[in-house]
Amino acid sequence: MKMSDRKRKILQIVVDEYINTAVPVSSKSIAEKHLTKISSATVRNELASLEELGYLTQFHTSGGRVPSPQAYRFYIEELMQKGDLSERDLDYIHEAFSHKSNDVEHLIKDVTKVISELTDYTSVAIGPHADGERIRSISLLPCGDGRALLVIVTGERILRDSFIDVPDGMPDEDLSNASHVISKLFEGKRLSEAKDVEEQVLAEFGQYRQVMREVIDALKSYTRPREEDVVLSGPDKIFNHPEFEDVENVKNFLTVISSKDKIAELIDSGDDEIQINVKIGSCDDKDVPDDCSVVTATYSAGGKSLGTYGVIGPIRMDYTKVITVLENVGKALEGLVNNKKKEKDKDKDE
Amino acid sequence: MKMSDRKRKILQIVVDEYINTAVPVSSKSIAEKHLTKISSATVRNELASLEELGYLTQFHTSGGRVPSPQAYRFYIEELMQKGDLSERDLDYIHEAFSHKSNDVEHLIKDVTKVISELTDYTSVAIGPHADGERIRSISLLPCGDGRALLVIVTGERILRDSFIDVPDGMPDEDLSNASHVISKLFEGKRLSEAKDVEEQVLAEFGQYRQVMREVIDALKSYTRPREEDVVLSGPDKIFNHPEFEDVENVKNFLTVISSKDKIAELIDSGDDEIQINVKIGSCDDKDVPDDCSVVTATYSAGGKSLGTYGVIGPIRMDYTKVITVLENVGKALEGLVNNKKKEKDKDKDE
DNA sequence: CGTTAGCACTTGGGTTAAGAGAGTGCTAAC
DNA sequence: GTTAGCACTCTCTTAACCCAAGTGCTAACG
Repeated sequence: MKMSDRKRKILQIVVDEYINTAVPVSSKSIAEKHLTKISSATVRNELASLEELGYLTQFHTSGGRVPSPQAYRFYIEELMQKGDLSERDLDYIHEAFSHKSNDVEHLIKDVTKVISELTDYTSVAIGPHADGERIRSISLLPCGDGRALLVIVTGERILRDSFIDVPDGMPDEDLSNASHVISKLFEGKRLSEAKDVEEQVLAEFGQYRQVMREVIDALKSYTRPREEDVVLSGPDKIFNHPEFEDVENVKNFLTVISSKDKIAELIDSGDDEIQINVKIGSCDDKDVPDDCSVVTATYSAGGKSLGTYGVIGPIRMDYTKVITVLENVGKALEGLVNNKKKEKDKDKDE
Repeated sequence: MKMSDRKRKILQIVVDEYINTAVPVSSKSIAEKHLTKISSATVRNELASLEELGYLTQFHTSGGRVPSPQAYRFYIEELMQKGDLSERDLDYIHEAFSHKSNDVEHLIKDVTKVISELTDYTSVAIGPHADGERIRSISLLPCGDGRALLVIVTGERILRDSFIDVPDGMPDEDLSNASHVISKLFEGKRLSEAKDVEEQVLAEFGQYRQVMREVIDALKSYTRPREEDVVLSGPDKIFNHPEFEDVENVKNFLTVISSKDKIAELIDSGDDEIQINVKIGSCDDKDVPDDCSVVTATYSAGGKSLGTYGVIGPIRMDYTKVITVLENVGKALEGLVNNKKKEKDKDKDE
């Protein structure tokens, strides 16, 4: 069934109004504040019809109407009027990203902080899988006590494993040799390709096979997302929203938020095609806390994934603001990466 | 004024009972359940007297009595009857510490997890300052793009800085040389001694003075506590305690807990002499959230500090259990460190 | 003089009733 | 199709009330 323009308009008003005030919207307020041409009775008829269509619900017979998850979805897809960010907000984003950030870990933290501050919701993020990054540098550093440290640097970050045990008798020179051989073998390769040379490596190191086994296991472990890559910012922002005056809601929220594993599940989009992903309430995804929504954006620049960032907050979320912020942050991030690339290219030209 | 034995006994009963039930304690329940020899009227007289002494307060005239912070303090110092941990709890501790943990960072996380699970309160910790640790290995790894990575390994952990910029023209061999010189200069020294050789280093590296400046700055930065060393475990445990059915309390709690800086202030004991430190309510320390207590223990073994660990929870905390757990964890930790040391010594003998 | 029984007093919590306010659904008229 | 009018429903607030719990005080007891 095609919805009439007036129905669309009224639905938009209800959603806008409820997002702003957190108070159920009445036919009277709509007729008085927004649609002065028609009477509240007419609005009432439309509201009843919208309710029948599944877009609105009432808590009580006489309590005004509230948008359903379906309404929010429709609102996001068709009704929402995207505005631009204020000058202040834009400045804030650019200032936050202007520093010379060295590695992704710091960048992710900064990005979530920005998102959380600008939207006033709790922000969550999961960094890009290191999987496809190329190894710039890989070394085994002797540390005494029969231990060596494996350090791997890719273009974007520093990966570091726990210590690796080396055999008691292995002299530092052998370790150093091993380190050089590893360098030769792996540098320039992607992390995901580590397993391809596994056989070759194990063959070359007959004597210190055990050490190599550990190195390869470490390399493999980086293809899984790591706990360190899950970031949370501004968990206390929820108290700025009235739905969290109910302890039960706070509890659900905090229980999910306090486990990095659960956060990771939450924002693991599962569908790589869409750039912005909205999960409304636990009906969209059982991992989402009751009465909460999760909006995420997956960024990439120059063909490389930059991770997934988003906010978690009440279903009655200011989707317009959130999506606008996420889009602008994405642009700024893209700009940042492209600039870096340009610098790099310039360096090469010289 | 010396308190009579009976007053002490009654105070102990009140505190025990209130900690267990979270319900204000009445004279009748004391006379019936614990002191069947005397009447509730007598107990009432004693309670009134204890109230006058500042140990008890009443919310309402007819609501039973509740211990004051002063009462908890007295309880901890004189009344509390330390018990042993159950076999199960002891097993849990030893099992958690039995794995071969490589560096302090993992250890700290494990310890807070154990404390939080056994006490049922949120656990916080701050790792030892790296300050006094000796440098085992220090290297500059070239990573391309005019960057090098400074990696420092001490006996207990891996310290890693952001990338360090190297001049455009500096060839990898020079960097490698620089790395060797740095090794010679710093290995075996304490981090805190880095500044002592500052002049010497800068003199030796006339050409690459800038790089050295960055290295030394990095070394100096490790003498400050780092955000990574502040650990939180089980923040959602608070919901297991009835005082946090009030959103306001949850809010105060979460606001403090969500900032690593604030946590660090909270458990920074300030007084190194005492091993176990109890801060009851915001009257003891303005950083403590309202109606909360913080109990911390500073561990050390073999002359080395192992950091400060503790719990944060309602004032009505099970201090006996908490302190028992903290003591036992301390012992287990000490055992762990000593075993490692023995192993090391054994290795040397061979 | 400490202890105790008895009793009046205070207070919070729970229940009930009434009334106001807000909003709707429906009907009949335009 | 729109609208005015009105009865109906439901929540929220207030007030009155009683009950249960616990205390403080007094007077009597050993």
